[in-house]
Amino acid sequence: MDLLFKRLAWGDRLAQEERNQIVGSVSRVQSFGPGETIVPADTRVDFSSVLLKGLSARQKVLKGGNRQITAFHLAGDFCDLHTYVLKTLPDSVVAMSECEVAAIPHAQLDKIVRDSYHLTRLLWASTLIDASIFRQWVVSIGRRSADARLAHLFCELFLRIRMIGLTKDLTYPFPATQTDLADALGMSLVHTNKTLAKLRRAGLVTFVQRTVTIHDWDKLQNLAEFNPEYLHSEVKSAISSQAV
Amino acid sequence: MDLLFKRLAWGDRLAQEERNQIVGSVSRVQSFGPGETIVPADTRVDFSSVLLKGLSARQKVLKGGNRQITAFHLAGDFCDLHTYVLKTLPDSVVAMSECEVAAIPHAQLDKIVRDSYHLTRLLWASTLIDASIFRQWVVSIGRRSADARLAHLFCELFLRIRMIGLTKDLTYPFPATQTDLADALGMSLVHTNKTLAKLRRAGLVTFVQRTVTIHDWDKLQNLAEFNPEYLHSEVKSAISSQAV
DNA sequence: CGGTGACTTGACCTCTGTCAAGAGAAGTGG
DNA sequence: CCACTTCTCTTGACAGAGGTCAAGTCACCG
Repeated sequence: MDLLFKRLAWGDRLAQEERNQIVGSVSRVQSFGPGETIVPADTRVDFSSVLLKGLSARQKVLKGGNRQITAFHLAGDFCDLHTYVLKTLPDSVVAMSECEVAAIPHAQLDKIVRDSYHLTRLLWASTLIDASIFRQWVVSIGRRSADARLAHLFCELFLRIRMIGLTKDLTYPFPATQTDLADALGMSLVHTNKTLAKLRRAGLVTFVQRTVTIHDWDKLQNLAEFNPEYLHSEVKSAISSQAV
Repeated sequence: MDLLFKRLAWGDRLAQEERNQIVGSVSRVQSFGPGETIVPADTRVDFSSVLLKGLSARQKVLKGGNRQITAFHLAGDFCDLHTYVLKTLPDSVVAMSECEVAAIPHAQLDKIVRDSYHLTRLLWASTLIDASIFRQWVVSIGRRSADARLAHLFCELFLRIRMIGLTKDLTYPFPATQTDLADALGMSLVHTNKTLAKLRRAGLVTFVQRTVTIHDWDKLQNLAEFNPEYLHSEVKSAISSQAV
């Protein structure tokens, strides 16, 4: 739950009272294995899910069987806060790794929103940051080359995972397969694999055994034209100092 | 302003009082010509803009000069409501056509949010619907073929423009160039042009003189695998009846 | 009437997708 | 403990969708 607070607080501090209010709202905690659906598409739900542990993704499958992942959720992220407002979500949330998920009933969220201007703003902000990431993905998929696309995602994940304190130097866990990666980047598995090999040979980054290691942050960032602004994390300072 | 209400209300009715509160918040109305920047990127602003008339787009330009449009804003849409919460936006908003834009100071929005639970929810919802559209674009750009991508966008625009009452049968104004279209779809101008010709020859849709005419809604929707769910418009009923 | 911006079209090329096959690693059941 | 399946990753060969270049046509406008 601390991770949720870390993400939500977003620079700010959360009062103990506010934390309690959120913790008290959780109706249950559930586990999901890799591949299991956490929130099905097009189904009315009356609670929203917070990922406490693991990696999940939002995805959409087309008729031809093509899959597109539209977002990755890290520990501390709301998977589907928007269902609180919109009631259904048109894509489904699936677990990539072993996941632990807390459910917060919409009725509870409603109470929070009615009571606390501050928390409302923070919740709203978290959905807006998500949206900002979506737009960045549109840019990546629409206009970046395969290498830059991969590089960009690795940069983004590094910062997001660092925010929740799960990086170790320039290494971080990313429990997804190359197939997942391909489906997130709008590329084929084969080409993803070859591009990965290229980045590895170039000494920029490696992704093996569900772990990403960045070997040259500056080059990677440069290739990706990565500008962390869109993540709206106040913690974005001093990346390269840590990177060196 | 009525268009804003139509979009915001979203099924619901807005009380006269609520309308007044919004109208009273507008600090000024400004005009922009095609190509002019309405909201610059990475700049702190203290007001949000509502498009009253015209078409605008949110875009990002990469170093190589490649441009990616991440969203189209129609009359009645907030262009940058998220700056109210996040303060800056990492991409810029530019006018595609002659545009009229109302500015609402963040201080006023703040007042609205503090006072009205109902309006807060509606404002929040509007940003979430935007996000839903972004995700759909990710899917389109990532996994749909060129024809399906174009078809999908034309379907989306048809519904969105119909919501604000600017369609006439299956025809609607879309004051953008093929270059804009290409940059929104993550395709090259040339290929967009050829794909457009293909759809025209197939009798699905034409886009000439800034006007889109759908000739065969069912085929178009089918090609696009278009499911209007993601627009979260309660007005989505009975499309094909009008389409026939 | 020259100039500019939008749209077309053809030729050519390359990035990326598809198909296929194989190598490890890991788990399963006899 | 060892076949056997399954999943993931890897590589090569080939094909095709879509990008790039180039040139030409309109329409509009000062």
